[in-house]
Amino acid sequence: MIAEIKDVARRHLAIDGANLSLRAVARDMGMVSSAIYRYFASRDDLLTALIVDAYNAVADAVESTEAAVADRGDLRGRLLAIGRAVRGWALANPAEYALIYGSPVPGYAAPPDTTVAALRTATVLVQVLIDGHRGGALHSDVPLPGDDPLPGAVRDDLRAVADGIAPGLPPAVLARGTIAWIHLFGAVSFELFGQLNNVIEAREDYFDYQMRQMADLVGLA
Amino acid sequence: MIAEIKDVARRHLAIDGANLSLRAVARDMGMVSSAIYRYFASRDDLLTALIVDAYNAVADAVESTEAAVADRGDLRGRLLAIGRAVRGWALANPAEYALIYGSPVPGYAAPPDTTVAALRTATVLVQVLIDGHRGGALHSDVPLPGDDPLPGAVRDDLRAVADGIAPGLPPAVLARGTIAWIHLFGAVSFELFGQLNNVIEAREDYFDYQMRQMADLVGLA
DNA sequence: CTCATTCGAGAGCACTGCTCTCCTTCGCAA
DNA sequence: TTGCGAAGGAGAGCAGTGCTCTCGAATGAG
Repeated sequence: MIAEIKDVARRHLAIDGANLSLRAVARDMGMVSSAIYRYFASRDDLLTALIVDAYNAVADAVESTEAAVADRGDLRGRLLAIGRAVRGWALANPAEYALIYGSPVPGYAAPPDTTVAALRTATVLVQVLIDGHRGGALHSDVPLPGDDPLPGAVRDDLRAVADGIAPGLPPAVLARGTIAWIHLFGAVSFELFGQLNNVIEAREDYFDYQMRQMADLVGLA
Repeated sequence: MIAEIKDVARRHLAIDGANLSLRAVARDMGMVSSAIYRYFASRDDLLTALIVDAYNAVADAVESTEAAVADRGDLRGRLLAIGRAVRGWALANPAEYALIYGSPVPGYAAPPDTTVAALRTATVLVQVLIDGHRGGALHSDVPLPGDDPLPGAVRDDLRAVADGIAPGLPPAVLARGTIAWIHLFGAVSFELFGQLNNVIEAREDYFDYQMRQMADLVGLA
C-alpha cells in the first residue's frame, strides 16, 4: 500500500516537481486525502521516503554499473562507468535527482538515512582510489600535489574521512578524489538544470571528456 | 513601489525559500494581496524579476571583485577572485543563489534576460582565458590536451561559442575553461546545499584549494 | 458472537494564487 | 472651479492546498 502511494507520488513528482500535491496523489488512487495520513504522517514524510528511495536507487545504479566493468585494473574505465551511471540515472529520473542534489527544501532537515545511502555511492569511487593507490598506479601521468600543497585544515578533515572509510589512503589522494566527485555532480546538475542550453549540444561526448579530465586530475592510469 | 515589493519579497525568500507567499508579502507591506497584482501579473512574474536581479547581482559581484585585482598578469589570482566572488555572494544570499543555480521550478521557463546576465559572469572568466592565451602563459605547467583529445562534436560546439564571445580562442582552451566554470558552481552548490556537512569543515581553505587545482587544469601560470 | 483494530469518508480550518468588482484619490484640461 | 479619466488599494469570492478530527464500515481474533 505505501509502495503504491510512493509509486503514484513518483509519477506526480516527474510532472509537478517538488511541490507535489498530496490530494492529487489521493485522487489518482481513488481515495480521499485524509486516507493518505494513515500511511504517512505528513507530506514531508512522503517526500522523505521518496528521497531515501532516490538515494538508494542511484547507489544501486552506480554499484551495479561499476561492478559490471570486467577489467578491475581499468581504473579509468571504472571511474567513467561511475560517472555514466550517475548521469544516466539522473537523465532517466530528473525530478528525483533534483530532489536529492538540487536546492534543498527550506526548513527541511534530511534524515540520517539519506547520508548512509549517499555514502554508499561515494564508497564506490573511493574503492577505485584505494585500488589505484595500492597498485601504485596513481602517480603515473600527473604528479600528485606537493607543488600545490593541501591546506593543513583540509588535510585534517580528509584524514578523518579516510580513517572512516579508507584507512591508509593519503589525504592528498582523497582530496583529488573529492574534486572528481564534486565535478561529477556539478556536471550532471549543470546539464540537467539547463545551464548547458545553447552552449553544448554534444552532451554525452562532453560529459565523457570531463570524466577523462577528472581521471587525469586524480592520476588514474 | 515595485522595488519595495521586491525588497520585501527578497526578505521572505531568505526564510521561506522558493515557495514564497504573495499574500505574506502583501501583509508585510500593509496591503491586501490583490494590490500586488497592480505591479506583477503573477507570482511567477515576481519570481522572474527576482531571478533577473539575482543574476545581475552575482555578475556585479564577480565583475567588481575581479576588476579589483591590481596585477592583471596574475591570472591565477584573477581566477581565484572570480571564484571567491561567486562563493561569497552565494553564502551571503543563499536563497537567491538556489533560485538561479538550484533545481529549476517545474513548468517555469527562464526569460531571455537571464541568459544575458549569466553570460556577463561567464565573460569575466573567458577574458582571463583570452589574456592567458595571448600572453602564451597557458601551456606553462600543465600541457593542454592532445593526448586526451577533445571529441569532434564538442570541438564544434565550443568553436561556435568562441566565435561569439572570444574569437580565435582555441576550443581546447575553452574546454578546460568550461570545466573550471562548471566546477566552480558545482563546488559552491555542494557546499551550500549541505553535501559537505560532516565531511569538510575548513570550507574556505577547501574552496581555494579546488580553485587552484582548476587553475592548474586550465594551465594558468 | 463479540469486540477491538484497521482504514477509508467526510467535514472543516487556515492558508494559498488569482479574478472580479467597487471605491477612493489624484492630476489634468476646459 | 468643475468634470473626468486613470491609478491603485480594498474586499469578496473561487478553487486549490496541507492537515485534523470524527464517524462508520469492514475485518479478523478470541
